[in-house]
Amino acid sequence: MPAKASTIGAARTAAVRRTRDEHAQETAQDYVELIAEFIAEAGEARATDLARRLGVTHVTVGRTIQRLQREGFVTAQPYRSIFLTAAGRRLAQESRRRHEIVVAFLRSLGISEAMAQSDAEGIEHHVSRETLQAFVKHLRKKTRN
Amino acid sequence: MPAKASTIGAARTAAVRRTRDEHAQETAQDYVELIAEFIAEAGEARATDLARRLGVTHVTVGRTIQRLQREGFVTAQPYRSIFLTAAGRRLAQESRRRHEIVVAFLRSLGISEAMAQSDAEGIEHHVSRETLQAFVKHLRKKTRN
DNA sequence: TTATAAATGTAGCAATAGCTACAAGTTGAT
DNA sequence: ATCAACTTGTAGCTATTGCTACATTTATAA
Repeated sequence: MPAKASTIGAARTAAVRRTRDEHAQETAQDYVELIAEFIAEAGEARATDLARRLGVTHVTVGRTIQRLQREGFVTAQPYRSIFLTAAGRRLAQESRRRHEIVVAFLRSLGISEAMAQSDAEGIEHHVSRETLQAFVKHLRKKTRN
Repeated sequence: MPAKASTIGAARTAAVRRTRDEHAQETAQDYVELIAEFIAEAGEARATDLARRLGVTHVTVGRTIQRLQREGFVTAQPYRSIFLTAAGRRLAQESRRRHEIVVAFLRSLGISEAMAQSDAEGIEHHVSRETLQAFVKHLRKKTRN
């Protein structure tokens, strides 16, 4: 098989081309999801708490919040806590749903809760609609029995 | 519920802290895997082919190859094609095995080949040993029937 | 009220990963 | 041998995401 270049790793191209934007989008999802959790459970989302949770400095959080604000997912004022916009809440909800499906799916394979949570963090951003749907179907089948 | 910060998203911390190194590692895996494919199928791995396949310019490839060389995964000389070191071959093989398991697993859920390949590209880098093991077990069960 | 601690902001550095534009080397055909 | 096409290298720009160090604001306690 002489192997035309065009036959090698074709499916990979598109995925990697988008690397940068994708990564920014992943970050956005992680942030809004976490902000939503903080607001729901603690009443407010503060930069320091996000930083502690994400394992980065408050500086990194501050800059990311600026970007999210620029992109319309959050609102923020100096020295005040962070709020989600309607778009931010929507994104947070989608992300959360996706996250929960992935976790439940991994749990259904016998993965421990902690590992499922940890793996889901990485995986959830790379699951297509089709695959997520397959996860749901698999879960339904399991539940039915 | 006053919601201690410490109870929110704890599993996420470690995963995100490593973001940068992780991403570099993912890139390394993608590159060595692709280089191995080119060498196996076309006899040599040239920067231009990698660039075309990855959807980036040759400049980006050139710099990444420098890094991989620095990290001991490849050898390269000016205007020559790229070779894997022993470490590079090892990494490529591991990555390929992991990739194939993820693809087979997704296929077993009824995902189309193309989508399985595409999703696997993103997912394979975020699957823990435990989860990969669960995938294998699931595949064995399916096969057995 | 005032001093101190905690939180947030700002300045500026590094590495990675993109890009365009241009320079230089390699290869193949005539 | 030379010219043209292709490939690779270099320079220099942007953006993201880390960091430390230091400044400022807010909140709390004495």
